[in-house]
Formats: sequence, structure tokens, C-alpha cells
Amino acid sequence: MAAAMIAQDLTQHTVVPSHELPAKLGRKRDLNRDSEILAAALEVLAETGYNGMTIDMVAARAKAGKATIYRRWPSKAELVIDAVACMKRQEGVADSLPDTGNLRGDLIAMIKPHSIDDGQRKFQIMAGVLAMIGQAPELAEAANAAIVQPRATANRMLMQRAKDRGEIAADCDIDTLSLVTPSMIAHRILLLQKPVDRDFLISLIDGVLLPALGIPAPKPTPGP
Amino acid sequence: MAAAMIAQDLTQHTVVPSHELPAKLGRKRDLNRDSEILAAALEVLAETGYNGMTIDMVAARAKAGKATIYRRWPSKAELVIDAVACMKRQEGVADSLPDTGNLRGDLIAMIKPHSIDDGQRKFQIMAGVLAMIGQAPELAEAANAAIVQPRATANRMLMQRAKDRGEIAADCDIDTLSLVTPSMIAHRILLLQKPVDRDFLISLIDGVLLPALGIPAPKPTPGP
Amino acid sequence: MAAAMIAQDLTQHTVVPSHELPAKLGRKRDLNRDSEILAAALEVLAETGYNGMTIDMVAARAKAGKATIYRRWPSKAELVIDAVACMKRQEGVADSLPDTGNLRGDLIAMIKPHSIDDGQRKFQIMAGVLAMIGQAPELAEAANAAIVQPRATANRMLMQRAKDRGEIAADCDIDTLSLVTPSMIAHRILLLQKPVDRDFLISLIDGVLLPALGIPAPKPTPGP
Amino acid sequence: MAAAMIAQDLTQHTVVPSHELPAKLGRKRDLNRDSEILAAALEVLAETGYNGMTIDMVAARAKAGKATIYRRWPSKAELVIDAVACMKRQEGVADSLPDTGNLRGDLIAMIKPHSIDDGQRKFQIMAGVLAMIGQAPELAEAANAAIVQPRATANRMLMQRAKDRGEIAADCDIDTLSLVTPSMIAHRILLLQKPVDRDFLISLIDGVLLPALGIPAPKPTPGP
DNA sequence: GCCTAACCGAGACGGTACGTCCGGTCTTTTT
DNA sequence: AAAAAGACCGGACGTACCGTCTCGGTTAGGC
Repeated sequence: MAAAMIAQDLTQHTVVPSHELPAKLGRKRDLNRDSEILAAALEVLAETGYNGMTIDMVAARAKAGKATIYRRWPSKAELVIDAVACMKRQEGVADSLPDTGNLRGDLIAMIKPHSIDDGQRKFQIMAGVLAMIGQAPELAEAANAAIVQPRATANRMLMQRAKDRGEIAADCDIDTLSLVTPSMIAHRILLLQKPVDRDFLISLIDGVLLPALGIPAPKPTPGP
Repeated sequence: MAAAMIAQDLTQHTVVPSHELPAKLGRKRDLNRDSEILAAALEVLAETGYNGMTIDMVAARAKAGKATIYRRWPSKAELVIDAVACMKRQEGVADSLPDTGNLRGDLIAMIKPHSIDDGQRKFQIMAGVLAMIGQAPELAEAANAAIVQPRATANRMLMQRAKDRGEIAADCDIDTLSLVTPSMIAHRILLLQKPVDRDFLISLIDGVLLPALGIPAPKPTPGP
Repeated sequence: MAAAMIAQDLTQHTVVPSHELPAKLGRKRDLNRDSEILAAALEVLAETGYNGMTIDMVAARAKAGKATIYRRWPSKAELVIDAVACMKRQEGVADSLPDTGNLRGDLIAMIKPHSIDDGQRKFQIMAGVLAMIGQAPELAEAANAAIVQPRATANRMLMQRAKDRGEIAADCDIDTLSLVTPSMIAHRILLLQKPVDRDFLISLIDGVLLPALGIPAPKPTPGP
Repeated sequence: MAAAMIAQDLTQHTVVPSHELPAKLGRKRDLNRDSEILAAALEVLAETGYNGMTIDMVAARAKAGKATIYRRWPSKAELVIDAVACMKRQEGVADSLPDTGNLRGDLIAMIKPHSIDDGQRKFQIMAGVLAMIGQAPELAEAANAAIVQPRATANRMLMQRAKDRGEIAADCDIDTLSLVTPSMIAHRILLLQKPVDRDFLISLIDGVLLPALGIPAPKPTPGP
């Protein structure tokens, strides 16, 4: 978390009066290296998993020295935590929610090929990262915020809109239901190792979400 | 999985004619060591996580030599998988399905106090198991069979009984729904790091499963 | 110094009653590795000098792991010290002194091609080793004992014999004179970087040693 | 050697017309830094040896930046060579040859008290210089010129004078003999690590040099 | 009862990654 | 333009762990 927070601090507090700190001397840290190293770490992480990933690999791919990495993060674990957390920042959190007028249309409109591929990659990164959750509990928080929360939030907003317009009952447990899809996706990718294709997502919507919200399933699943 | 299966083989097929195999000579393997080593592995796993766990730690705690461990399991990963599988066997999830006459009663009867008590320990161990998926994808199936499938199977059997007695509709997607609870539990334990307590499980039953199956929630579940 | 001394202890005190030490368990240390590693270290040292030498190079050449080296020597410096000290043991210290009847004949008989080449190699090793004399004073002692003392001792014995038979005066400073040749050789190899050939050694004998001992130079240096 | 020569050039040719060179712009190089850095280098060298010495240490002690050092010397090795050369220049070995009328008096007059006092310091420094010979053979000549040659030249001049006035024979090998003292000193300092005190130098003169030149020892040098 | 082979604890072994440190270069700000 | 400060790349150091192999000693069978 360290470097990212420092970066935030620097970009947010540029107007801090310079007489407070002792007027930093010497060459400035190249802030571009931060993101380049994080990107390289994510690539290696997705390819080899946490244990397979090597600091030298990351350094080589980012064309950086090991010291440059260890100057920013105190250990491999913290680098990975930050890399996962940085995934969250890359994407616009709720980038243009669909609005088709009814909940089923909205949920299905969320299924975009790009979204599927991207999700696949992220969950594979998560698989590699799970190796160290026992040692670094804050990693769990980062992974949740980066991978699961964006999807859950989108689901919750769609369902809240449906509730607002009276499409579903007011006493539905939206918070719990919005986590069903991400949880099932994680299980399918991590343990079943099956692809998260359109059919699977539709079966989730029509077999779990909509029934649980009291909306009857539409027609016997027409083809794409 | 290796040693456990060998152990099963040995105990089950003691009558195999000895002339088939090259007439095992020498001292017999001490079968007690298997369980002692697995227990030691579970302890260390829970305390340090997968990456923090060391074969030497396990050997020291079990007062065994490393060779004694590697004679039984080919790698650290397989040892851990087997340790988790053995844990599940101890507990016997689906050994006695409840039968209260209605689905909600059955599902709630499945919630046993000790599920909550040792939830924290299982969190560590499950995280450890999931850790190796990135390195050894073939172990994902084993982890799934050991951890998720027992609970999913129990759920499916209960729902099938409910369907048989007409309590729920015939076209319900039981296969998908039976995976909802385990998936949500895994997410809660691994990423949210919150305890899987009775309230959470009841909110799953009343907020997701029963509504999705067309059974109205019983009472408005008085909030805290 | 560590490993060599342990080795000496082991070979010398084999008859020590076994109940004194706690009866060493586990695999025995392979004593052959000691000498193989030291030999590899000497090779690398002669080729690249102290700073150029790498523990990985030594390990690779000795087909050993780094841990095997660090189990025996606590640091690169101590390994080099031991390697230099081990040179001394390799050669028979005073392997067959010549006896031609007069001192000049003895001294010249010591000049053998094999001896010259061997000396060249040793002084080159010494050059590589001088890099760390400031940090490890005991290295100086080892280098002196391994490289300079054997030659000085041979010289001193030849001169003592000459003194015993009355060839040279009784009050000659043999101890000092026996060090002249090694010192001049070291200077020639290390600083002048010129070869130590037969002519140079003869000029030392006839231009310094014999005159200082009161023996007149023979004829105007006949050819070889 | 580089910076010292530049410094000499600059101090000698201050009157060179400025239009000959490309009209040096900007701040002038602070020539005081040269000697301050060299002094700092000598201190660190004497304290830690060549390998122990760090450019950062030198920079910190001289309150200089690393770039300021590397602007003047191309490498750590050359800096050390120059530091030693500068030390020799400070002391001015052959600035005033003694002339007592006979060779023994001249040689003994060369023994100055401070040669003994700072012997220990020079030991460390010389060891440091010899250290780099293995890596940069071209520096051997420089080290030889800075350390050994001044003393050898002084010896040769004294002996030549003695030869000129008929004190010693005309066919003495002066070139070889003039190197005996420096070589023996180097051996005593570097390998024996004993102080180069007055007694040792007198034993060289009376036990080696004068006998080799055909001059009988004066008195039987009373033992300690 | 005794031989033989496989077992056992202990730990050395080869290999590989970690996190630190240094040499030599480059960049930023100040003088 | 040179100075101080310090970030940068590359690579060696010494440590720790994995999975294998070897040691002396123990425990079964089969003769």
C-alpha cells in the first residue's frame, strides 16, 4: 500500500507549503516507475502465480533494478498487495451502468465480452495471490476491493434502481444478493476452472437472482 | 491424496494375494505417522499460512524426519491437500442429513455450533489450500472435492427432497443453487475475513435460497 | 581456517572416546567436498582475483550448492583464507633438498621449471588475495605460511648446512637472507609483472646472496 | 593519476590564453576538493582496507557527492592509486639525499623516525593498493612507481656515489641490490605484519646490503 | 534366533529466490 | 557549469527453503 499512498499524497497535496518539509534534495523518485513496476508485477503474477513470481522477473520486465523495487515496497508481499490494489484504480469503478428499463435487461447488458475476459484475468491474479492471504490479511481487503467490490457495487446499484421503480419488493436483501454473482464466478474460475461464459452468467441471473427477487423467469432461455 | 489412498488400500485390500506385488520385505511403514504428520501439518498451516509453513516445521512438530514425510507425499502441495481432505473426513459433513419435514428447517438444522467455532481456523487452512491452485491446477479439483462439494451435495439432497415432496417447483435450478452457500461462505471467509456465524447463514437461507425457490420468508427476521 | 581445523581435529582425534560428544546424528559431512571446494576456490581465485571471484562461481566449479560452502565457511573471506592455507599442506614442505656439496650448486639446483611455474601461480593467487588483507589480518599469516615460508625454510636449511661445513662465516644473518629471494620474487611478480625466469634467480644468487655470505661470484655467468 | 595531473596542469598553466580552449563556461571546478577527497580516501582506506572502503564513505567524509568524485577519477581503483601517490608526494622521499661520506652512514641517515611512526598506517594503505592489481594489472606499474621506486632510486643513487668514490667494487649489481630493501619492507609489512622499526632496517643494511657490497659489518651489533 | 531389507530421525546436499549492499551513472536543485 | 543529494541499473552477498540423499540405528518379517 505504501507507494500508492505516497503517490496519492504527493499528487493531492502539491500545494502544501514547501517550508514544512526540509526541501527534499537530490534526484526525485521517478513516479512513472511505480506504475510500470506494478504493471509488470501484475503481468508476472497472472502468468506464474504468487510463488512462481520472482522479484528479478518483475525487475527485468519493468527494466528496473531490484533496489528500485525494494526502495518502494519493503517486501514481495507488499508489492503484490499494492499491485492488486492498483487494479481497482485502473478501471472506472461504475463505468456507465446500462439502463434498459427493467432489471433483467440491465443485468444482461452488463455481460460484455470485454468484461468477461477482463474478469477472467483478474480472478486468475487472485488465484495467484491467495497463496499469501494467511500471512498478509490486508491483502484480502485489497483483493476484495479491487476485484469483487466493483462488480458487487454495480449489481447493487442496478437492484436499487429496480427497487426504486417498484420492480422488486422493498424488503429484498440487496446487499447479500449483490454478492452472489461475484462469489459464484470466483468459485467457478478458481475451483471448477471452467470458463465464465455468457450461458453461465445468464443461468445465474435467471436461476438465482431474479427468482430470489420475485421476478419470474422469462422464456426457456432463447439462444443468443 | 496419495497417502490417504494408500492407507485406504492397505486397510481395504489386505487380502490381496501377496504374490502379485514383489513380496514386500523389510520393516512395515508405521501407519500412525500418517495421521500425526497430517495433524502437525494442519497446525502449522493454520498458524503460518501456506507460504509460511515449512516442511521442517511440520517434521519437527511431528517429531519426524523430512524423508518420512516425502516417503508418503510427493510434495508440500500434496501434503497440504491431504491434510485438508483428512480434516473434512474427520468432521463428516454429510454423514447424517437432518429431516425436519420442511426445507427451511432442514437447512437451519445443518448449521451446527462448531461450524462457527472453528471457522477462523478453517479460514487459514482454506486460504492455504487455495494458495497452491496457481502452481498446481490439477489440485483445484481435489480442493473442490474436499471443501466445497460435501456442503453442496448436502444442500442438493435437501432441495431434491423438497422438490420430491412438492415443496418447491420442479423447474428450480437446484444444481446452481446448491453452490450458492459454499461460494458465499468462501468469499466471506477468504476475502471479507468475517466470521461465518449463524446470522449470516440464516440471511443466506432467507434472503437468497428460499426466495429463489419460491418459498416466502417466514417472519420479518427482527433486526439487531 | 574453520573447516581445515575441524578436518585436522577429526583426523587427529579419531580415538577420542565417543561418549564425550553427543554422538552426532544425521548424515555425515562429506569431507571430500572440503578439498574439492578449496581447489575450486583456488582456481577461480587465480583466474579472477579476490574481488572477481564469486561464491556461485566456486559452487558451480565444485558442483556444490552455496549452502554447502556456507555451512563450512562463514564468509567468502574465510573461504579464501582457508584456500590459501591449504596450499601449504598440498606440497611436501621440504621435498628433497638438493645436496651438491657447495651452496651455489644447492641454490641453483633449487631452480626447477616446475618450481618456477608453481611459484608463478602461487604469487598470482597472492595478488588476488591481497585485496582483503586489510580486513582479515589472519590472511596475511596464512599467505606467508603457504607461499613465502616454504621457500624461506628451504633457503635457510641450505645456508645452515653451508655454515655447518664452514663454507660461510658463522655470524651471517641467515634468517634475514633466507627471506631475500621470496621477497624479491614477490615484488617482481606483483609489481613489476615480469616473469621469474632462471636468469633473474641466478642474478639474485650471484648478485645478492653469495656476495652477502662472503662467497665470491664464480665466472661471468656462463650460459645455461 | 588523472586528477592530480590535471591539477598540476591547471596550477602551472594558469596564464594560458583563454581563447585557445573552448572558453570554459560556468562554475569553475573547486580544486580544494581534490585534496580533501584524497585525504578522506586515505583515511577510509587505512581504516577499512580496499574492499571495505566505499565511495559513499569517502564522499560522506569529504562532505562531497559521489558525482564530484567520479567527475575527477574514473573508478574507485584510480582514486586509491592517486590517493597513495599523493601521500608519497607529501612526504618527498628523495628530496634531500644525505651525504655522510660513507655508504653506511648515508643508508642509516635515510632512516627517519616518522618512517616508523606511520608504518602501520602505510601498511593498510599499501595493502589496499596492491589489492587492485589482480583486477587492473595496468595499475601495478603506477603502484610500483609511487611506492617502491622512490626508495629504490634513493638507494641506487647512494650506492652509485659509493661506487664513484671507490668505496665499493665496480661490478656490484646495484640495480638488483637497490630493490632489496623495498621488497623486504613490503614483505614485512604486508605478510609478517611486523613494524618496520630501526632495528629491522639496520639488520638489512648490515646483514644484507653492506656484506653483499663487500663492506664488512662495523661492530658485532649487540643483541637486545 | 538371526539375517535382511525397509523403515525411522537427523541432517547434509544441489538449486533457487529473497532482501541487502555497493559500483558507477544520471537527474534535480542550489550555488 | 559545477556542487550536494540521492535515485537508478546491475550484480554479488549471505540466508532460508524445497526436495533428495546419506548416515547410524531400529523393527519387522523369513529362514
